Amino acid sequence: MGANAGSIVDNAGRHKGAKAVKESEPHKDSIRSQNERKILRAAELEFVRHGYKGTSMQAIADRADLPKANIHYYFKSKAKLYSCMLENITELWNSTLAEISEGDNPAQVLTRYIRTKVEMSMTYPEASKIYAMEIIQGAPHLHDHLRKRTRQWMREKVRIIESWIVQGKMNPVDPTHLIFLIWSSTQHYADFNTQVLTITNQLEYEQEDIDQITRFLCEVILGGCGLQPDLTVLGSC
Amino acid sequence: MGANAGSIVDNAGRHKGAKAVKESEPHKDSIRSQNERKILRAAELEFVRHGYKGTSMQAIADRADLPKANIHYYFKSKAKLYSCMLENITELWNSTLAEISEGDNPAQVLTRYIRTKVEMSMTYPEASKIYAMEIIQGAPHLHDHLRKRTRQWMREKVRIIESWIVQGKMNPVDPTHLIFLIWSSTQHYADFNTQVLTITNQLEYEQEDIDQITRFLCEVILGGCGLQPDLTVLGSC
DNA sequence: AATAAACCTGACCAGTTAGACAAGAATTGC
DNA sequence: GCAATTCTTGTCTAACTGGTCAGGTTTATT
Repeated sequence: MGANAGSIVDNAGRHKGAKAVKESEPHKDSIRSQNERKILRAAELEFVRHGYKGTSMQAIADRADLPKANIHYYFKSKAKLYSCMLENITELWNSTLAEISEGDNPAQVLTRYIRTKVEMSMTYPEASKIYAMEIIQGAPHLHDHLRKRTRQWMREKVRIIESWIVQGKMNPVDPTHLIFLIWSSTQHYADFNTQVLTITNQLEYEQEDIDQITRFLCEVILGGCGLQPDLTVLGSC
Repeated sequence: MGANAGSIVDNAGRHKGAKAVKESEPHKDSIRSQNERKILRAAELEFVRHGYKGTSMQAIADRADLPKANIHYYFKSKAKLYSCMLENITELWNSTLAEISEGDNPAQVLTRYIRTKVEMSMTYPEASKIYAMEIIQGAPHLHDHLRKRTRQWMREKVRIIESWIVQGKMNPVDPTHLIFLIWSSTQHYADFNTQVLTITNQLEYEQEDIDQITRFLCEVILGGCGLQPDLTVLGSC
């Protein structure tokens, strides 16, 4: 991923020699970006339900309410469309992590992190699901990302959590697996929403559920680290 | 699912009018059951990596080292083969839960349950992955199973955990979400094994990892419930 | 108004794949 | 040994789908 992630979407299907749109001002309501957003959203919904191969360009076109050839006009190929969609999602997904430092209060940071992840998982589950399917299938498109960015990110966070432990701010639990635990337990409510909703006999999540689950996870996970959830963060739910 | 789950596999491709095999003795080494097992295993590995539509019968045939027409002989269609495989996996997956009762010791039961799930997830991740993909895609084949069996199973377990809480054996945490937490955190090591291994820079899990992760999850989750992991169960790792 | 760029779209093509089928080979039961 | 049954397999087909393309319309620019 280069310095300008937006460029992946912009100019995707432009004719050779065409003047490039000013990249500094992505023109959020231009025909191009409007249609691209419509297509990407349609693609998410289709890919999530039927997988890569199981989704036809025609199905995406139908859902986006555009003729199929039009999809190919904006995104050269199915593979490109998929990559682009995945890139968007990965970016969104990685943006959930706040900057943290050794001086921070673990309870507050972890409470806020869990809350954010639960909120995102429950309000916009498609992102988590597509990411999950990609990893389950062996991460063919994300191997590099995992090896470089994600591993690096993990190293930083682990270092800081270790410093919290050394400072006696929390129990000595394995930081890597603590993060895995937060990821898995929060994303579960996105990836397995069908199962959760069916078992609890609900049609969809409500704000109340988000609050309750956040509180539950904070209690148990922080409790397991010898911490008390930060009530000021939880209270704002 | 009827009284005899094995019947789904047996007699799958038998010609009409053919005498059925004695169901009481499935003839584990007959040509039929031998080939069926080979095909089902090949199907798992292919379906996990490429999804339902992305997997061709030819690919399954190649992996099973049989001609394609042979796959159709044993399993009438791709859809039947997939259903059959899913059925097997669901059964295996549901068998992990021990019978529990109100008189049991929560620490011991939960420790053992976590250990079993971690072990299965790490030694045979395909089952968890296929189940996960099915749920992520909206559980088209498992909706009934979830609505009836899984929900019922959950009700029973919740009742027992609630009784433990009333007896003061553990902290008052929401039993439903406690079970979701155990499912998500343990299955994570199967479904996301690519991510976990890449981040931790390993090629595959070792026995040591299984032990360490089991210990970690028991500590945090049981700790969050106000319990101490059962060392006699953990010790046997 | 005129020119160019961007956008739209129906029709078409080539590759892939699930499944059918028929004819033959091996096995079993008597 | 001889049926009956089970198993094997090469070949064919109908359906689907990703992608191309030529010719059209609309929009922006000067």
